[in-house]
Amino acid sequence: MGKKTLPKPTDSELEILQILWQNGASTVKAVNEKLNEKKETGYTTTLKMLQIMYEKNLVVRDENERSHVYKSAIDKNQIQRVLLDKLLETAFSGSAANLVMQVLGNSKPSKEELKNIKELLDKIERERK
Amino acid sequence: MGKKTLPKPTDSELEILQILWQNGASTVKAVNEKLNEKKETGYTTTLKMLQIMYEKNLVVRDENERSHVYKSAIDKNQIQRVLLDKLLETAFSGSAANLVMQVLGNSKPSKEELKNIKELLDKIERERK
DNA sequence: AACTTACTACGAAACTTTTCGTATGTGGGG
DNA sequence: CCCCACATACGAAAAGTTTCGTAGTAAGTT
Repeated sequence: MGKKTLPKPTDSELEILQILWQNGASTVKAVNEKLNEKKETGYTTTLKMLQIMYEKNLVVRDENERSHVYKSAIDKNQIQRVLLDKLLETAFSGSAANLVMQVLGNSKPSKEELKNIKELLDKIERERK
Repeated sequence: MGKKTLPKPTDSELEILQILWQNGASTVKAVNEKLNEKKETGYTTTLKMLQIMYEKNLVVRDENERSHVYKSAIDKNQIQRVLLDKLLETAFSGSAANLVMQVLGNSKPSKEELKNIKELLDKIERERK
């Protein structure tokens, strides 16, 4: 209650959130540099994106220094969940099992990862009873 | 070769593809009605979407009857894969295991589904050797 | 103090996606 | 034959997203 539903971030926003999650609080400059490792992006473009995200409360910022420092305002897991639920709904008709099988089929999970997944499955089964 | 990379469908397009996958070939009217079960949508809006999708080769249509009949031109699995890969990349830093665990954690897979997933895991392990 | 550099803020252009009004065509039923 | 119900086509408005030019401001440098 009173909890605002978090908006699905756009693709660009997500790229930036990704950087913030990975690198922690960052200046515009730092974000822009990271962004440029993947694709050329003007400095003011990055700045603008961060400002927009700030207005949407996707990020918070510290204005104490001359160069503002931004960091993600939302949990990586929360967003993952929002996006995953949406994909599940829109592309998999809600069937989590289908989705899981597609991922496992396409990707090459490591031995370690397989083990973790199995453990989780066991845990779910145990809790089910 | 000569194979066009499939474009990522937009959200609206995906909603419509969903309907076509579920119901098979459909008239605009039928699609529109389904769409309206979820959210109010004008008839011409749906028509336009289908026309756009037709131009993008996301759907094919049979014009023999007065009411054209549309059906998806692409495989559900293909699209699922495109979207999943993208999500994996943009929101999960490529970690399939993380993604899987999120899904399994959030959703309530049935006993049957769990079994299927386990079998798939076993199969992957066996093939790994 | 004037000059340079490194920022932020703002606004608008360029694109993309979504929605819908209007025009137009066609095949019966009266 | 004429109208009406029901389609499609088209174009453009509306809404959302992304990019960037320009202006302004504050902090050091000479």
